[in-house]
Amino acid sequence: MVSIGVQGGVYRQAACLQCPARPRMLCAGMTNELLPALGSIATDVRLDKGETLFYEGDDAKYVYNVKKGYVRLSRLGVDGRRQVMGFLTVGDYMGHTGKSQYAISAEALTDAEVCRFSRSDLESLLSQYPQLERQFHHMTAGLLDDMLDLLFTLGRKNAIERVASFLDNALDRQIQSDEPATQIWLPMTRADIADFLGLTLETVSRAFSRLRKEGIIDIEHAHTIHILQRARLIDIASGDG
Amino acid sequence: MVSIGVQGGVYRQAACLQCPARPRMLCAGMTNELLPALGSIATDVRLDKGETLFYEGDDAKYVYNVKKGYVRLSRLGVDGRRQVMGFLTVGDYMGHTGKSQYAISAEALTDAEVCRFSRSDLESLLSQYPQLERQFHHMTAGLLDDMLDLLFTLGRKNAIERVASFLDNALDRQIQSDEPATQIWLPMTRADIADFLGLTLETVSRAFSRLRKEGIIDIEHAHTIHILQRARLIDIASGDG
DNA sequence: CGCGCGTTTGATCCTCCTCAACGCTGGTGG
DNA sequence: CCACCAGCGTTGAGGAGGATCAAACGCGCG
Repeated sequence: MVSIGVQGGVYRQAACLQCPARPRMLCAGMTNELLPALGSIATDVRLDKGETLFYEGDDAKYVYNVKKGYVRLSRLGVDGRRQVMGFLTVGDYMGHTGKSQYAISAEALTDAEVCRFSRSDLESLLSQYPQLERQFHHMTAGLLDDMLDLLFTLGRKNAIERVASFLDNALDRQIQSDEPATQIWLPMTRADIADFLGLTLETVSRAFSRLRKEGIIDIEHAHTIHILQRARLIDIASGDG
Repeated sequence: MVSIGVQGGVYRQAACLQCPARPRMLCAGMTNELLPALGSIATDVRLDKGETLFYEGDDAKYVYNVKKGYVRLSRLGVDGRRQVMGFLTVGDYMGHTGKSQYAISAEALTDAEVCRFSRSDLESLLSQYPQLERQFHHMTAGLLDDMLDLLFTLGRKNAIERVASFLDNALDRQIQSDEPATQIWLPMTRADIADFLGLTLETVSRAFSRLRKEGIIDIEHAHTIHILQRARLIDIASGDG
């Protein structure tokens, strides 16, 4: 059963000390004093696959950190066109905006757990703990850097380069979290990837096939990819292919 | 004569109290106490048209606020492909990144004046004045929102929609600064616009011509555009055209 | 005046989109 | 337990939108 919106999910008081994602969260590096303060305003929310955490246009009351699973951020155009803004996983953060409504929607790609902070609660903490605003700001700046990369990809790369960039990026994040590996798991569909890269799902599928035929990747299942020749993948991604 | 790099330009101590751009700057809303502190670490830099303020890859030592004129932010790919990330003007802010090197280059489109803050100087102020980090963070979040709009445009709009979006946006910013108007001045070339919108200069030029033929805009000179039918422009920009 | 840069317009080409068919897989119900 | 079905992925054929190549024009400037 899938519940809809912020009303959905299972709630419980956050247990920060046991949080496996802490080193990469909003609460990263927080002192013994600040951590409980943060914990007291945090709520764990559990999401079923397919469940929407918030919709574009909703009042932006909360910010979130992903603790487990995958979340997709996207925006919908009037005629149904969709642009996926990112795929989030452990440690990633979302919901922040300069406006009072969310500019994007967030939906769980897999069963997921997120840590929810009310923005008004957070505000009051910010004035007490400048360090927190620091961390907050730092994460926002990191997001901005990521968006610049994506902007270049969407504006100036062709289909095969976009897909190669996507795979290389996915591998990077995999490596950062787990031990170095050549295998990536993609919880999203080809349509999701297409809407992320500004392509159609057919074009994405063809790009995967082409990379496979050229021996650069191996497609174990549609969602499990092995990178066989990372150097060539990077070359293609950067336009040297 | 055009000087190159951060070495270029004419320097002088910032005169914050007389700064015409203050309401929209990093120093917006700063108290009487904080403003002099900020002023003491600020330097005015004057730029000739075409002069580069910083290059992608340079150590990110400063952040900047534009006080006058126009600045173009862009990134260059290995084979010369260029993606323009934005066109900045009075009050806009740049140079901020989560990394230690700039992710983009900044070049003056017109003669310009910017207000320069050393990041290390800023850091020390931040710990004294949390309000400053606040404002800083707020501007970064605003940038992020803008990037999401651009991402949708690059990922999911066709040529005419992109150009219409661009013009509508330019008009919006014009209106926000001056009195409501229907005329926009575009200091950048068609190639700049193309590299911003992920198109070629020819396609941009054709889109302008088509909008003119349909009576939606009037092209006084290549860089002076009149918006004759804003409603239709917005419709086209959002895909209802 | 002539030159160079930026813009416009035209002709052709090619990448990616669209439409369509088919296969695979996992879930559901008979 | 198996048949069926829906959703997702792959592959193919054809077409459209934008890129590329090319030429001419206008304008500012030396």
